Amino acid sequence: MPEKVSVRCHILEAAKKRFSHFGYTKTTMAEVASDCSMSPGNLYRFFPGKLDIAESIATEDYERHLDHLRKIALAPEKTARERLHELLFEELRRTYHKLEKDPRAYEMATVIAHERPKFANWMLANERRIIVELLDDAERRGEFATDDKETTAEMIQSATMKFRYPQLWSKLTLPKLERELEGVLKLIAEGLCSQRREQTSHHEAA
Amino acid sequence: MPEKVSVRCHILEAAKKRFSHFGYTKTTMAEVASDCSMSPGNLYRFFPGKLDIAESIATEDYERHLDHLRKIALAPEKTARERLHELLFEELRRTYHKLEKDPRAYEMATVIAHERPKFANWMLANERRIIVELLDDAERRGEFATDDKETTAEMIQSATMKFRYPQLWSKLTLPKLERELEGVLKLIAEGLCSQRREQTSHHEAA
DNA sequence: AGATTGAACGATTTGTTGATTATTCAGAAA
DNA sequence: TTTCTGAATAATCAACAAATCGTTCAATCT
Repeated sequence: MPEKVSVRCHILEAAKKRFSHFGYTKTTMAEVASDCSMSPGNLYRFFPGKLDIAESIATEDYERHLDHLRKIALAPEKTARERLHELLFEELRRTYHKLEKDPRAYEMATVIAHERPKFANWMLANERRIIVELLDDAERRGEFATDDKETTAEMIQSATMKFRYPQLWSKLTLPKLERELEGVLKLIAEGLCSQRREQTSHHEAA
Repeated sequence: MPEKVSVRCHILEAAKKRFSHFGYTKTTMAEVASDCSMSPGNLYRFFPGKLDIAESIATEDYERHLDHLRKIALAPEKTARERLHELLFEELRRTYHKLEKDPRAYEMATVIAHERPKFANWMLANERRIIVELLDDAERRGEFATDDKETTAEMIQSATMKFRYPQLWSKLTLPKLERELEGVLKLIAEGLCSQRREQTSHHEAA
């Protein structure tokens, strides 16, 4: 039945409209069903529940974002450090703007984060994979030197946790957050130990 | 009137007992007053309100902890890196155990953090001062090389935010958190850039 | 005078009720 | 048969009432 996939999409579209206009909690399954000219009960043949509809919408949106991140991480003409910089900044800016400008997105994000803790882990794992690729490439170019890339990527994520859910943590403004991320990134890249310190303004492309 | 200070202490002690037995929200000003054999109204000659009593208790407790941290940060026979390590680990362990084992402490922490956002900032600033001292000392020894120590300290705090309020962020166990903090610390200390990498394994925490 | 009280006030919390809503499933429609 | 429906169910939410509690202050005590 190739119909199923298109019906699924139809439901997703209807729900997306409702969620973004009225919010997740304020839209009822009955409304979504009626938008699709079907009974509430029928929705459950396509999704296990309301939350799963929201999760599907979020997943779809997030995967577009992931593609974007991958492009940034693999931009060939830039240094690894520049790409790591852009990667983390892009992520900060995206979530900041998304959650700042519309309360609907914020509501959906908190609901999913709360009821589906695995979803956040899945996102982290995806981004980690990108960071690992970036580190691999950086090693090939001789820019970074790390033994265990998987672990290093995990630690980069730990250290930048504050910037991944900016408004859950602090009421800092975007410029302040950017300044801090800039500093943390510098710390990560150069380290504290007094080793030969090279000119740290940007490198030439190899 | 030298009585005032002792009465203040008396109130603080009574409140501390109540708070730790029954929790902040479940103890009433009337109860605290009666424990001190005075009327509820009289409490307000010593404290502006209930929250200020809680804040005073927290401050007292925290200042003991600060002294402890200062001792760690200035232990003369250890390297700066070892001391930074111990400093951050001590903080992680303290808050983890405090909030883990008793829900009363957790309640007080969240109430104060929520109603008195400046308090958290004050704590951060205090710890930052210690880190700055540590960095100063490290530079004197030639261990670390940082231009702006105030900013560097701020960035160290940013990067280790996840470990400062462990259970607000994640449901990770203490060992997992310790492993991560270990990794982040290594990242901060050594950096990503491929510079001369010295043997770092001889510094293990004692 | 200054120190203390406790009744009174308003805000917050708690308990209760009724309505909404997600989800199910026996049966109707295809 | 498979696909869908919509009334039934149980859980959650909203609204309102009652009670509780933090805080104030006019009156009382020392």
